[in-house]
Amino acid sequence: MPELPEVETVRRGLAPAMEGARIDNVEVRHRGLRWPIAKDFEKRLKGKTVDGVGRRAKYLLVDVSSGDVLVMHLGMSGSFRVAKDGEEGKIAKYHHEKAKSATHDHVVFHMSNGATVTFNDPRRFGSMKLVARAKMDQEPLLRSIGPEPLGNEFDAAMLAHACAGKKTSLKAALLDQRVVAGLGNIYVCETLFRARLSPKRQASTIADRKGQPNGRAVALVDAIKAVLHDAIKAGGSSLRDHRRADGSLGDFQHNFLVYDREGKPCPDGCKGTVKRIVQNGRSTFYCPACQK
DNA sequence: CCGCGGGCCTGAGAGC
DNA sequence: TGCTCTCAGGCCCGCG
Repeated sequence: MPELPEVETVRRGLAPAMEGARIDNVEVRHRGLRWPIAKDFEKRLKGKTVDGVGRRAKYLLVDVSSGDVLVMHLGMSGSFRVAKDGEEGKIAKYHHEKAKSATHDHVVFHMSNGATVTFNDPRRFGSMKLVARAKMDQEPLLRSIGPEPLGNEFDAAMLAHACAGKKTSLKAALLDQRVVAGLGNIYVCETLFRARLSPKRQASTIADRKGQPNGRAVALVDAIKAVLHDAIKAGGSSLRDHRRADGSLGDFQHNFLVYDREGKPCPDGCKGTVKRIVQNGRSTFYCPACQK
């Protein structure tokens, strides 16, 4: 489900409920996520204080006082829900309204400030893993991830360098977390439209023969930063599962220009029509008339 | 090393 | 109503 803007929205919702608070109890109701949750998971977290809630790419990183980092991924359908003291009933009611949703509440953190943080994930593609902070730089899940697109270091030169020599499509390259961190299917489609670049274009064509960025690389970087900023400001996109930690919906899905808009007129006004194609097994939405 | 396809899961929606 | 089929915001792994 979640791409960088949704994960960042979740991070901002978790931080006030967790930072500075102690984890009084952890309930693991279903260990079978993407990988089984380790047997010592609860023991290593119980009684520890949360020093901070961060994000790297689409991973949430919870620093705890023991020196561990709780590395969490939302997969396709993961979400978090925060309830303050005495709101359990409201959560139950919420889940009742959402039918069987509570059956997918796999992990619950009970915080010393009275907050309850619940991880829900119907498809169970999400994951949770404890990693010693000192070993984070060798963590396989994070080691080969590329630059954070909203960081100041991320620029056209960096993107061009990563794409230079790539025979694959621009769409596939931008989805590759080694090239740039945090983009997924929606925001890649939206980015390519904003930059007016075809998803089918060979990735290497944003760099010259020496790997230096051209105008296309500059346009792409501008589009990536803009679309992510806009989406974060809107609280992410809510298609099915994504919600802010307080339960409210994100709004960015109303601002999609091409994603899931097959057959609609091109928002550029170019008289073209948004088309859906399949690349590497995933839907791509774009305007063949103005994305070149 | 690179790129691709399979597989992991459940649920929603379309079509019959 | 209910069945079957397709598709879904991700990513690890094994293959060629």
